[in-house]
Amino acid sequence: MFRFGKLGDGGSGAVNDRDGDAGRAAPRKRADARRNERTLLDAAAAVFVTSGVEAPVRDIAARAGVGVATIYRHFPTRADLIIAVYRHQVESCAEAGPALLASSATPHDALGRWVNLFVDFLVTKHGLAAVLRSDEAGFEALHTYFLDRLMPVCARLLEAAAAAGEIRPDIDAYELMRGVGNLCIGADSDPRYDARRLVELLIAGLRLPR
Amino acid sequence: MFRFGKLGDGGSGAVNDRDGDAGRAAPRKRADARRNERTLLDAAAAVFVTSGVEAPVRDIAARAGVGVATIYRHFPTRADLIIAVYRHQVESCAEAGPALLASSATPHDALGRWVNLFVDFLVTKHGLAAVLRSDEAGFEALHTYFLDRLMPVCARLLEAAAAAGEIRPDIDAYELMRGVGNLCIGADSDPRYDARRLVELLIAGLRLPR
Amino acid sequence: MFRFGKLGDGGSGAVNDRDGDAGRAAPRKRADARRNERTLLDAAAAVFVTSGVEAPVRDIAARAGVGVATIYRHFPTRADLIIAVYRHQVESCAEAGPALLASSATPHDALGRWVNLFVDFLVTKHGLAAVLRSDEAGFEALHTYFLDRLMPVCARLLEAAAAAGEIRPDIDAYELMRGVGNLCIGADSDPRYDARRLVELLIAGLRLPR
Amino acid sequence: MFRFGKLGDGGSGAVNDRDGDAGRAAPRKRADARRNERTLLDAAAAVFVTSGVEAPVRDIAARAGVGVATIYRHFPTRADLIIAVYRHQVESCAEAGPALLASSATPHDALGRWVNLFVDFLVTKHGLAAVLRSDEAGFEALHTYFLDRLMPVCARLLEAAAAAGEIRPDIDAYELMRGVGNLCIGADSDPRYDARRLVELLIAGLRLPR
DNA sequence: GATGAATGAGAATTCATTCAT
DNA sequence: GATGAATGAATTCTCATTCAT
Repeated sequence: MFRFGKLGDGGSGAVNDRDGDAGRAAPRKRADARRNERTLLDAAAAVFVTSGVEAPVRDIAARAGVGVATIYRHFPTRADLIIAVYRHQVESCAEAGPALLASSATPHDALGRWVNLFVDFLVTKHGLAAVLRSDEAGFEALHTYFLDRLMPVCARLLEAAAAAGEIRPDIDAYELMRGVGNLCIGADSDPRYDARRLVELLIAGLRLPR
Repeated sequence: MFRFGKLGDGGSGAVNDRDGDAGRAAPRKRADARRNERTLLDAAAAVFVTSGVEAPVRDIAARAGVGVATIYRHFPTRADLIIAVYRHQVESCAEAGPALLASSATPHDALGRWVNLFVDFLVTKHGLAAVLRSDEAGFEALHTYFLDRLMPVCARLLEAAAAAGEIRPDIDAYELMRGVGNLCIGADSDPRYDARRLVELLIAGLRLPR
Repeated sequence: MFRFGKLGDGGSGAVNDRDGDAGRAAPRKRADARRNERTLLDAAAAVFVTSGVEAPVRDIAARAGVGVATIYRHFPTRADLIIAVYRHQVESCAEAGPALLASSATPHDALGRWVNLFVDFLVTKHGLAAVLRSDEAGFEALHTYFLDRLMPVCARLLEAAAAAGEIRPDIDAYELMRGVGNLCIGADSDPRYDARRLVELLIAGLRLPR
Repeated sequence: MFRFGKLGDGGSGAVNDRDGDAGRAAPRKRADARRNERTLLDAAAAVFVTSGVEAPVRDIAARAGVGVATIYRHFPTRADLIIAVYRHQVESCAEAGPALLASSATPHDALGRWVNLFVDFLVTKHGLAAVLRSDEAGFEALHTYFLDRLMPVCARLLEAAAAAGEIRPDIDAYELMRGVGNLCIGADSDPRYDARRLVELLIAGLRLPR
């Protein structure tokens, strides 16, 4: 089955080489700032795994061996940090959509596979799903990013399946993704709960009664 | 469709008529305390609606017009308060199970209706679903209460449907309820998200391929 | 060795039959009030043993099976309660002074025995010694009572010993009692610490170099 | 008579010159933090004098003109703060032991002088003696520090005196220090009570009857 | 640019004491 | 007289965020 492709960073490790803005030669100082940002992202990823995405800023700074203010400089908002940490995986996920559509037997099948990818991603991110649906101010950026990037992909798959007459047409991508996200909340801390199985049910439920 | 019957307190209002059982047993003095407890429950319900079930104790006290310690006297633990606030509705929900099983066309149908009841309840309780799945110490009592009361009902319906060959037999009541609960998280604050529809999908997904 | 005589209540049990103010026939209601006061004193004594004399008022009320206000009615101040609880033993101690002086070989010997009595009393009263030296407002009554009752007795013994040329004349009763009281603080909770032995040293130290 | 040597800070004033060891080791930035820590220690010392070592954290912060969290940063535990405040004096006291042994006429004499030092220290520290004997959790560090540092010194003096046949051999350093400590409780707030005199008695009482 | 010290608002919880019934 | 419910002050501790160095 599809995995988060080229990266293989199963949810913890190094992330992000920051948009390849190869562009104009960055001023010298950028070198260590860049290194710093990288360190920060790795540290954040690690802390997120153990303490969740709402972990105290201080913990992340400590892990990275930098001062807290450094985090604020690079990522004014917690959402910015979260986005940066997961950007690669989100991108991979987004890119996987069309590929799956092309390679799967049916659109509904592709949809199921793609959603599995999304679930695999979320389930391993302690607290991400929860914050993804939080309405606390300051997370709009996060919502926006995830939605902007993934919703179109999901919508595409839904349309295809609907067009093929495989699924009910009355559900939209936003709602589906929100539902899937919700089903992933707390999935990592409860051995009696298997988010994947429930999501499978949800996708199965989309099927039109043949 | 079934509603929370006689009560009709759609998630905010007065709760708890606490021993309407006129009985002599209760000491007289309770008169004002009784009134106060009631006030407290109403205030809590109201605050829960706007600020979620994790609202500061102080806010609830203020809303009720009492001192904080009064809350602690009546409800030593936040879980106690939450349980008290929602007890009636939980009971109603639990009692509705067997009735639905008897009155519905098929067990799967009964299951769907019952789950709808549960969703109707949760969706209006800002933050309840979230706290229900929280693993923070201090909420065990809450989990226990909900689970003890509702899981058996759900299990009963699942068994019936499975026995009738209507649904897949590989899902248990705990997981289903958790899933449904999760789908309700944040449902009240997002107009684009309809938990009922998604839960419907989930239940539909249980169906065995004819 | 001398004990707290007739009483034999080694620090816990029932205390106080409240000044036998046999006087004029007390109004009827007094009967249960009297009983109540007695219950209260027993309860207080018991709680003092386990939780110290600074135990929460509520605990004492609970133990006595009465409301907190009842305590306040009978004993407006914590000091009043403490005094009432220990009155008998303090009286016994006070009365033992002259008797010891008469029955002992020398005044210094009598002093030692009497101080032992005082120590036996204090050591078993969790926290009494501490509160006895506390300067918190509200304990003056307590200090006053203890001092008024016991200091003269101690002074008498000191004088006799000084007059007999057995001890240094430059220490007064107040200071000695305070010292002894202090040595008793916390004695019951520390197995490595024996207040009696230290007090013995102190008394020994009074001796004039022969 | 011996005093707390070079310091002469009779119980209130400036404490702690914290690494006067110019060394390169300490990072530059500490400049203001250092000043702050010093301010904090001075403030704490002052507040301790008036309100005792159990004074509310907030009061200390206010006195120092800093936020409460600043205290927590520097001294996570109240015990840490107390230790820091008194460290110098404790050290001086500890160091004085051997010196006194060498310079005094007899070991018993040295013991008396050393104990006087200890008393001088304690008597001026409102509440220190009380907390020193408290069994509340959170003060172990404090007990440990004081005991670790001072008990061996006291033990040494006791042994020497015992070896010289000057004193009774049946008292150990822990008990003696505890007793002396107790005698100092509340000594500063009671003009009729002179802890020094009583301690003197205690030490005199150790003497073997010639 | 980086640092990490300082800030101060917030939330929980406990008890002595008063007061309506 | 008795009750025990209500009060509300007091205290601790934690973090996100800012700012002087």
